[in-house]
Amino acid sequence: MGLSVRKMEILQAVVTDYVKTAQPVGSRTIARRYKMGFSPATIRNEMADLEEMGYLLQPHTSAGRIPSQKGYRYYVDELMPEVQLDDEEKQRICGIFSYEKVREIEDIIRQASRLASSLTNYTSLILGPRLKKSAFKQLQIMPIDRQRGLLVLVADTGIMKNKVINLPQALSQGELNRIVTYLNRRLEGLTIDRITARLIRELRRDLYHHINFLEATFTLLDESLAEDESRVFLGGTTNIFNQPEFGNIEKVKSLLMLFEQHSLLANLLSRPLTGVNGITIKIGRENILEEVQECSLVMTTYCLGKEVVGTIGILGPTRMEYSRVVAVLQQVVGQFERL
Amino acid sequence: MGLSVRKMEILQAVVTDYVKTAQPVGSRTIARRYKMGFSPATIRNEMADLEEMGYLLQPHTSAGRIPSQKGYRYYVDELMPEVQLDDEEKQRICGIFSYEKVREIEDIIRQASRLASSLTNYTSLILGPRLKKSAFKQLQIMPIDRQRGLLVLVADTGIMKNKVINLPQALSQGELNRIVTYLNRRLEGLTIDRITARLIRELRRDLYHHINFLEATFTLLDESLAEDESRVFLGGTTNIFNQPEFGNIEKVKSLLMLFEQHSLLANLLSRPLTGVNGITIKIGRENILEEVQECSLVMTTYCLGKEVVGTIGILGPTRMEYSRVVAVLQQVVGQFERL
DNA sequence: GGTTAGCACTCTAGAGCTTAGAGTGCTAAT
DNA sequence: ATTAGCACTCTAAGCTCTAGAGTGCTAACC
Repeated sequence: MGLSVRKMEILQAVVTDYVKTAQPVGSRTIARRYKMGFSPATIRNEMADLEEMGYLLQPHTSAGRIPSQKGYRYYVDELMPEVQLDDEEKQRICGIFSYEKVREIEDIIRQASRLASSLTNYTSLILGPRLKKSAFKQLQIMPIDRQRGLLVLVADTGIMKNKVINLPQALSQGELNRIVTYLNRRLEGLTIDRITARLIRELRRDLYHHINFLEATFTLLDESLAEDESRVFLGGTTNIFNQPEFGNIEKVKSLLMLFEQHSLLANLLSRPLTGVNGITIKIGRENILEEVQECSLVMTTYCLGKEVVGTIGILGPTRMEYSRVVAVLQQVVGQFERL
Repeated sequence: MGLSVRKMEILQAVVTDYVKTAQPVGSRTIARRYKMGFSPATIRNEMADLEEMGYLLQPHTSAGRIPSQKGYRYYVDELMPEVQLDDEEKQRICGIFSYEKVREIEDIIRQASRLASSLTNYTSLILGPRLKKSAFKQLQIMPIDRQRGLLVLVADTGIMKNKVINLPQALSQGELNRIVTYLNRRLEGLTIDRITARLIRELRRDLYHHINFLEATFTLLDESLAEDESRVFLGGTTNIFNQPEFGNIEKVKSLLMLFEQHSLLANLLSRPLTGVNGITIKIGRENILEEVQECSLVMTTYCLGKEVVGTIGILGPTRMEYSRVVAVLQQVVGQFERL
């Protein structure tokens, strides 16, 4: 399985060049552009080997080579250089996080998403932040008018949800306050995704007068949380379509339709992750969804407090600037988590 | 300027057929398919006249005719039949509004947008609801933790905004309550877009202790309102790309990029509207934005209470099923306003 | 042995040509 | 005023041809 040093150099050259030019790479190009000290003929032999081993592909007999999925995988695992962002880029990333302004997490995420896509020229996908994993901190109900109230839920990670709910007519302000106080005491510190099941069971006794109201409220919360699970922020959706591999309208359309189906995207991003540096790379058909089987997804999780609450990913063509994307992701997540 | 009845019939036939087939319409087709009782030759003569008058275009000498922008305009103003939606479609529209469930207006709008696009197979754009035109009803500040509070603003139209704000350390709960009570009394009934300017002036005296807090808060609200102005909900963005006029990738891209620029879209939708039945139709180059000059936009305003607070529009190719789109819009807005 | 020059071979993209088909405009007949 | 007939025009699609890029193989070279 080990490749000779020379084969590795050639594979690396092919990936580098193909990523840059989007054209199949010929032996002459490599000899000239990457001055390996061998003639094209030698390189041709090596390339023929690499093709046989499955690392390279030939679109047709008289074209140069392009990396296969296996080739990219090897590149990503073994050859990919570490890239440093330049100072200006680092500045831009720090910039959006350093504002001394109170903002909701969602806003920050939206901005991060936009930035990540503009720095890479690919499309960014951010999943979360998911409330489920956080611990309950505080709940309040604020009456809006006769029938409605605003329920606000705050988690220890700083995530905040609010939702309009129906207030039963019969409920007096005093009663409402008592319920809220009771709930706050009762729920403090619990993990959110445990609350509903447990609560409805236990609270049925204690608050049986208001059980209808409670059940309705928690059903609502539950729905809201479920929806929350598949909350995906997209940035730079058009970027990826500038890549030459999207010259075909059908591909554009199928990807666009995917972008509208957040639950599928969420699924794509919520696969268990275990990679070097916390970065996971899914290349081409390693992705489950058909629509992105000619794309690669570079992703990493992010934490708020100590809990992993979401994923941030960059989607580009398989012919992607992997090393740069990894650098951007690491920087963005690094800064984000310092909040 | 008056067209003979026969010319009108022919123009109508051309539009109808072209809308359906997306192919230039020939004289034979019209004679056969719309049995006008004249031979193709006669129709050819009339079509030549219509072309000279500017209602029709010929892509090239030996093709049939297609309607010009002027042709569509005449069709829309004079010839377009009134279309009834079938019962199932009406049901679908009523359906999303009739749920007896407390929902925020935004949710309803999101749904309406999705529905309108799926019923027409074009893209729907909804602007608003804009808070500005509504009257102030109630304001509350709910403390979240030491430094932050959630400011909730409710308008008489039922629109609700909330935003996290910084609370000054020095402010006690009691003081906060007093401020809120005072503000509520002071602002009741005022139109939202008048509040900020007036307030900061007048309140400076009354609440000079907390002026910093107030100014910060209102600046925030102001920003939030400005952002609100260009709040656009898109539905079925991919639909329009199924139209054959988007066979060209460049067009797809430029429209996609436009879809990401909500402020431009808001501008497109916020043109003053005065049309029959409240419906305004912008055809092709009648739209200001270059990106949609091969599209048509059918739109109408909607009210909450008595105030116009937003616009709903359907964007399709100029070759659009105008009459059907008008019917859908009327039905959707009609049902929406019954809330 | 590994490396390289040389050369015949293969394949694609693009240009140029050809043709069937659709539709026209005009003329002359009705 | 209407229509049949016909020559004419234009496009889209299929074909052929060619230049150019790149290969694989063989034989020579170090």
